[in-house]
Amino acid sequence: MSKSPRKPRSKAEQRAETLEQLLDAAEALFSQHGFSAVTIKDIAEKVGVHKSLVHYYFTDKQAVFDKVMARRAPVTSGRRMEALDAYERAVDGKPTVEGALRAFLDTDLDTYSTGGAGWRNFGALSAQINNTPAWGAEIMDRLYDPVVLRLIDLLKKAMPDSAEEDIFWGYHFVSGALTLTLARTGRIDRLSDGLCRSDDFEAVKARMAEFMAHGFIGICRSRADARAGPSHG
Amino acid sequence: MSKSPRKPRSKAEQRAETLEQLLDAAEALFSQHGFSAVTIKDIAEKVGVHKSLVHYYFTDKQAVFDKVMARRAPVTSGRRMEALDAYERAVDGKPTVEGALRAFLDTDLDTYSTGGAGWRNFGALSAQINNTPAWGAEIMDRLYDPVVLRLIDLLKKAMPDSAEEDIFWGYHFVSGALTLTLARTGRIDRLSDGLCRSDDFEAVKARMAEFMAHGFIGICRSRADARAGPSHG
DNA sequence: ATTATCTATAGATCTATAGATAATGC
DNA sequence: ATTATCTATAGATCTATAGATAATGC
Repeated sequence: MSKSPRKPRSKAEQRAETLEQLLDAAEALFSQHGFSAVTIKDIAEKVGVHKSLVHYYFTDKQAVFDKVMARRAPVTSGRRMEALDAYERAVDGKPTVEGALRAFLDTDLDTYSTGGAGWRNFGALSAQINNTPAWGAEIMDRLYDPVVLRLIDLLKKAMPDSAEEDIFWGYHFVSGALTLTLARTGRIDRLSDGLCRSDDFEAVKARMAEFMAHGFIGICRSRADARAGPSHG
Repeated sequence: MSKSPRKPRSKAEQRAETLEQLLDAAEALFSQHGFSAVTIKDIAEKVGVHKSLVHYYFTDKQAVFDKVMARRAPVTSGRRMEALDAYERAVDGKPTVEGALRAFLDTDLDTYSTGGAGWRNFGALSAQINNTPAWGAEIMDRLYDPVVLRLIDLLKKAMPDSAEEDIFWGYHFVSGALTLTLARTGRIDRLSDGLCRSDDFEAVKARMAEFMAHGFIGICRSRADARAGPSHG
């Protein structure tokens, strides 16, 4: 008699379930094809409801997109913020570059690695947004500025002699590398003939913070030397 | 009497000029809004011709996109390939990590830095493509595999003791950082409160190859040590 | 009695094509 | 005589809304 395995009992439950299914579907479709390529009909059909139901829950497609972002961004931001706070307490206010990067990067890679398909889709979507000049940067600003500035604060403490620009540019490199990781395009798989897999977040975690820490320390030292004059080399 | 400053004389010239204007317009629009958000009408109107003229020169929107990519990708690929070849000859087959990265990265940053608006738009478009799982990676494979594998070949020569996976993952980080640079989103500008500007390719050039070289050498050494056994540390 | 979902449809937009007009080419 | 450009339009698709139906809530 009951078609679905378990019919939601209360209306509140039904509402919440449909909303989440619509957001999951939108997240998956946006992450694969980009915002503009996805229609409201696509989203509704993926869930198996009529397209007008999307308009019942959301005013328009932009509102769906905003909710998709608002659902997970605070979670990853919050976790990283906590990890950075905990790290600074643990080292008694004396962070290292690699330690700060680990708190920031490894925490995030864990979230995306163990969070299931929804988180992986959200990661791929974030990668596209972060590389879209028209509106991407503003969204990233709004969602992630506090946690990024918190990381940069720790990096400054770890490298007190370095120039601020060098730290910001180093973060820019870190951000780009993390972004491409979250995109999981499969390119590294084919380039390396299967040796590396772009969905292997553990492999990235095993290398990224250390790689970037060497980069930060390398350029900050060499550029500090350059500022001090070549005779000191 | 003559509305336009200079009417193209021959039909061949007229054809070439309109084609290039359409590709320029498409490149700019795609780079700002993404493939799907741009209509054929948008492209035509930006040039000031009727939308059906786009169908006269191209079969469909996909064909316009393919031509946009085909116009510049071989140029950057070729320049970098030549730079890598010249570098290897200059160092007599004994490359350094930073040297190889400079030939690859600095050559490319020069292209985008001095190439004008068209190249900058193409760079921003490439950034979006490289972060689009659905179809981005295949395009990058087709357009850039040879030059990337050439770089990786030099990196292997520069770090003969390192594991292949470490080099591929290192390249993945480099690629992500370069990609976000080409996107020119303005995010680093706001994060750093104007200290850095995301369109300052010279600032990136001054730091990137060195930063990444330290990263490569750092992880390849520490991971080689780990493979040799902790007692050798 | 309220809320979730669907039906029907208007209006806008987009792609693509057929055919007309205006320009260059011999 | 050929090629570049425009006009007109068919057909598809997409968003958004009004109103009907079916389910839960007291």
